[in-house]
Formats: sequence, structure tokens, C-alpha cells
Amino acid sequence: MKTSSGENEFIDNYNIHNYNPPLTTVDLVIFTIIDNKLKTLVAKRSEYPAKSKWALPGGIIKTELDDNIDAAAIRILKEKTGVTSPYIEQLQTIGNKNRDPRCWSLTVIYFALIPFDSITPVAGRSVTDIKWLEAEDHNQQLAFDHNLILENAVTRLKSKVEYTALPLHLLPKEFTLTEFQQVFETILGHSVDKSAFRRRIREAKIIEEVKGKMRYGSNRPAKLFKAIDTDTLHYFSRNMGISRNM
Amino acid sequence: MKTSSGENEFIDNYNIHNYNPPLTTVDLVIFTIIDNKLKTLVAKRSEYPAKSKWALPGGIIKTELDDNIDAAAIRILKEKTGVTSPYIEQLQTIGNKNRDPRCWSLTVIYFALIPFDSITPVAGRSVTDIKWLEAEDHNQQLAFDHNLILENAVTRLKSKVEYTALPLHLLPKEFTLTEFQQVFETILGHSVDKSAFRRRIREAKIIEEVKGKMRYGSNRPAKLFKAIDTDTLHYFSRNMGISRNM
DNA sequence: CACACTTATTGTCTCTTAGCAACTATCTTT
DNA sequence: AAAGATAGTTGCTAAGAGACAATAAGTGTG
Repeated sequence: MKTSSGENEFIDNYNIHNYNPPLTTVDLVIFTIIDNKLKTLVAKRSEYPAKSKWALPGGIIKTELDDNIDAAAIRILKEKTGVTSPYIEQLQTIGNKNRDPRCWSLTVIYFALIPFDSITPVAGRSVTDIKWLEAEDHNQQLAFDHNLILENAVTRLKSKVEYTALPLHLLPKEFTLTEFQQVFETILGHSVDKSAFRRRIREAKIIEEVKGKMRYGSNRPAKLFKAIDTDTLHYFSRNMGISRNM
Repeated sequence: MKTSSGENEFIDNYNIHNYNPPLTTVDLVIFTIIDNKLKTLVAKRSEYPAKSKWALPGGIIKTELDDNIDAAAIRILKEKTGVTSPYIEQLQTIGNKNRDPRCWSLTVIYFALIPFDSITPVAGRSVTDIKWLEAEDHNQQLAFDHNLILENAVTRLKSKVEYTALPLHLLPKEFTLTEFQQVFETILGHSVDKSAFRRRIREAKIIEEVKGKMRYGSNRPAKLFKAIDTDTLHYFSRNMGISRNM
């Protein structure tokens, strides 16, 4: 960035501690699907505040360590759970003076989607235990305002699954069409018509057959598919329909 | 929030300045429509860094002053432009070590929609001048990464106008159906079929007639409408169609 | 080999609505 | 009173896709 001489002087004299900055953290809502149920990862806190309470995995942004917020989110995810390279997306940022007993606290919230085959999270730094929580289970009391955050995340996920191919990121590299459809059904909470679903997916051109490989069982084998492009999210022009077959 | 005695001790000993927090700011992308063109507000900076450059209106979050981020956004909007109580929505949060020459900087970006009749923004604190910039004008060099932010905001706006009733917030309290339609057309960049548009709006039940009032001109007077509920955003189940009448 | 089971495809009916066009209505202007 | 302009309505067609049903195909099991 080009800077004038007056600007350089200004910058040299600048000191962040002349301000009263908020505590800036990143929190993660990590989704996966286990046994056809939407689950989210929570960690038991080993340190104050809210010690020994369950909370969404999160941590403080370390300006010496993290080049940017996305990197911070990925670092924290790995530190606390061991999970690497998931799909992450920024959800929202919450900041107010009440949410943390220490001080004015700002948190950037991400939601992450993890394929249900690659799940081996382990409790990491400042976490005594982790577990998968039923995402729509409202009995579990989470620390801070994390119940609210989780609720928002579930709402956003559901709404986005109505008109995008987001569930691709909850699937393993190779999957069957039935599995693909089931992820939609699990998240949306209602069944989806098979033929309409397949037409929709076929015309979106987002997956391709894995030639020569099949999923075998005590029935007709299923073709395996894989995503063509995991970087760009596909948007449908209509919402997903509802079928009464459930 | 209930706190144990060990927790209280921990909180008392906590000091934000033991960390190296990022600079936390709020930036605003303020949209309106003038002469059937999408415009965004930019302010000329009166202070370093990027002094005398055009930038999106923004400011530092003041933890002594702002109860939460939304409040900070509204405060800053008012301070810099005089505009009050618009529609605001969080867009995204950007944070990295390069975007500001001073230090690691994090900014929460909002976009605001302002009715085209209530525009009387005035240059406020730390701003020498303000102007309306054509939102899709790529010639203007803005400070920091604000060109990128503006681009993101325009993309998000366009995409959301495809399937929501967002343009309501760009209209004055009372408006005609033709005006409503024109806002869609301006933002989307293509014309929309009149009858299809009206059917869509009618069935969404989001506006109601203002009885007894009309907009007069040198032609048949137009009925005036007003929004029924400005708090909840209406989502259509399909994207807006394209008409060739333009 | 019949059976159970699931995958995969095909067909049909219907509903929605975009897209187009034509028409009517009601004001001002000339 | 006619012309011009925009507002507002109506009707038709075709495309798209949801919803449902039926059937074929391919595996392991008893």
C-alpha cells in the first residue's frame, strides 16, 4: 500500500492499546450427519470462563499467528478437534458487552460441514472432552450465547439446503444418489421425491459417475458418484419440493 | 450470567491488553437508487490512513459507547452521514494483517438500504466530503480493500433481489407498483414482465393499498401502496424471471 | 431358483407460473 | 373532444418441474 510521509508518521505513532478493543474470537458450528441425524460438535471447556460447560469450539484470534480470519477458523478447528480442510463458510458476527463476563466480546462465527466418513475429532488444547450433539436438541445448555448461535446456524443451514447443493460437503468423496438424497431429507426434515430429485441433480451437472465402481449390498448395487467441482456452490432456481412419501 | 468464585477471580485478573487484539471497525455499504441507478455512498477521509481518499463510511467500534455491533453500525452511519433508521443487514466480516497499514485489522461490513426520497446525508466527523457513487462503477479507486467489499455487496444485493422482496426498503413509505417494479429492474439489470410481477407481489401479500391516495401525472393516476410488515423479509420460492420487453 | 430388497428409469398427470399480447381504464394535455 | 400516456387487467400458451405410480434391473439370501 502506498503511503505518504505524513501517513508513515501517523502509522508509527499508532498504538492499538490506546483503544479499548473488544475481545475477538472465532467460534465454529461444525455439522455432520450420523445415523441420518444432523449433529454438531461441542467441546467441554477446561478453562474459565464457563469452565466445564459445553460450548461450541472456538478461540481467540491471534494476530501474530493468523494471517486472516479464515485461517484463524481453520487453525482453531484443527487445534480443538484435529479436523482439517472442511467446507467452511462465515455465518455471522456477534458482538456486544454482555455475552462474555470478561468484557465486550466479538465473535466471528463459521459453520463447517464435515463428511460423515472422516470423523475422528479429538479433544485438543483447552478442551477436556468433545461430543456430537443433536443439532436440534434444545435440552443441552451451552455456554455463553452458544444456544442462540447454534439455532441461527441450523436455520441458515436448512434454508440454504432448500436451494443449494450444500449437502455435497457432508458426503464422502464417493457416494450414491440415495445417500445424497438422504442428506437433503435429514436436514430438511421431510422426504423428497426420488425422480424429481434425480432430475434436478442431473440437470445441475454438479456430480459425475465414478466409472467401474459400485456400492454392493444384498440388493442391486448402487452407482457411485463424485462432485465435479467442490469449490463453487450450485444454486438451484427453485426451492426443493416436498413429497408425501415419508 | 452465573459465575463461580474461581471464575470471578479469573475474570478480575483478565486484561484485554495482555493480548494483541486486531483493530475492530465497522464499514457500511449504503445503497440507494437515484435516477434509476444503483448508488452507494462514499466519504472522503479527513484523517490518516488513506487521508483524502474516498472510502466506504466506517469507524472503530467503541466498547464504551456501543452496546453491540448493530448499534455501532447505526451510530457510525448517523455520525458520518446523518442518516437514521435504515434497513441494515450484516454482509460479512473481513480480517487480515494486510488490509490496514496500521495493524491486523478486522471489519464487520453492513449493507444498508435507504429509500430514495429520504436522502439528505451530510459529511460528518472525520469526513470532508461525501458523494453518491455509481455502485457498479469500477473506475473509482477506493481506500483499503473497499473496492472488493463494494463488489461483494453488489453481488449479494443482486442475488438477494432475485428471490426476496428486499427492494421494499429502497422505496419511500408510499409507492406505486411501477416504481416497485423499476427498482427490481434497476438492480437486476433486465426488465421484468408486468403481469407476472404483479401476480407475484399480490400473492406474496407483502403490500397493501393506501386507500384514497393516488399518484397523479399526465396520465392515469397510479394507486399507492405501502409495505405491510417492514420487519420480516419475504422470500419467494422462485427466482425472478426475465422478460424481453426491454 | 424364487424371493427380498434396493437401485434406477420411465411415464403421466397436474399445477404453477413465466412470458407474451391484447385490451380496458383514467388521467392530462392540446 | 381527440390524442397521448401510463396504469391496471385479462387471457392464452408453453415450459418446467413437482407428485405419484409403475416397472425394470441387478445383487445377495434361503
